[in-house]
Amino acid sequence: MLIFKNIIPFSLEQTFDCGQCFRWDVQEDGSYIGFVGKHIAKINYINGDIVIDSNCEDELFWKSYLDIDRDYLQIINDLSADDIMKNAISYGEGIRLLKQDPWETVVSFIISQNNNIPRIKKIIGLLCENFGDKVTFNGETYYSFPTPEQIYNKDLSVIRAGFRDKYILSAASMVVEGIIDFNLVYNMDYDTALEYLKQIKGVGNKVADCVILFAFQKFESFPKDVWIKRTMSQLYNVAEEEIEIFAKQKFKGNCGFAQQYLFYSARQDI
DNA sequence: AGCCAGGACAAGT
DNA sequence: ACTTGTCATGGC
Repeated sequence: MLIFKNIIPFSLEQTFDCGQCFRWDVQEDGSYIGFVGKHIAKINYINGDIVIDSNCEDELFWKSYLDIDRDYLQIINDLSADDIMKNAISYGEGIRLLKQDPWETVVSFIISQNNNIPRIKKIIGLLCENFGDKVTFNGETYYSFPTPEQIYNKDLSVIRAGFRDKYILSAASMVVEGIIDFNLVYNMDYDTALEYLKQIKGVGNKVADCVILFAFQKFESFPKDVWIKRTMSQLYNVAEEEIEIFAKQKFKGNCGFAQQYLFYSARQDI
């Protein structure tokens, strides 16, 4: 059992259900169970303390994944200079940007294209059940996210991903064959990382931006999906082509955080 | 029933 | 370099 004490602001729901990840499921007691690589955990948040029951007791691993050491009060304070953003943040001030696994993030956001969040979760669940490892945790059975090797040259029709199958398989083969090495991306600047990731079939600007933000923590990324395009138009009266420049100018190094607050608040009325 | 979904790609201007 | 049709599937 790991405990991170007095982590504020923080919200399990806002962090795990804000659309950055798809493998955490809420339990009846309000805790969340999910996978990170081969590590499964049940995470609770009680009186400001994050409590982790996991098959991985590596404190640094979870601290890194949950972005524990970052000063979110400072980020929120900086972004709140803008009243519109301040209001958006009020819906999801407990969001943390998870440091996710690059491979899982690439595949997850390939699946996300032209798709809705409930079905994205369903497809990823099928992917794990059919190709991942079976893991027993607290007497229950779960399935880890498959490695590139585990889906290499496989028939993916069971996961019902439609036209995305070929993209996922292409990504797997590029990783297995060493054409793509995610470890190199950590040290790339944003532009280089963007072009590098877009070598993968099915990865365009938006998916690459999500991977750059959610796996590689390059916070100048500002993924532009249909929700962001809508809300930027409504809240800031900014046209689609101007979002990039506008965001960089207004949110500076905190673009990624700003994007998540906007995305989360925009989706609250559905 | 029909529109839409955390888009990308390729063919056509 | 920009615009448009197409791609599977199913949630709502």
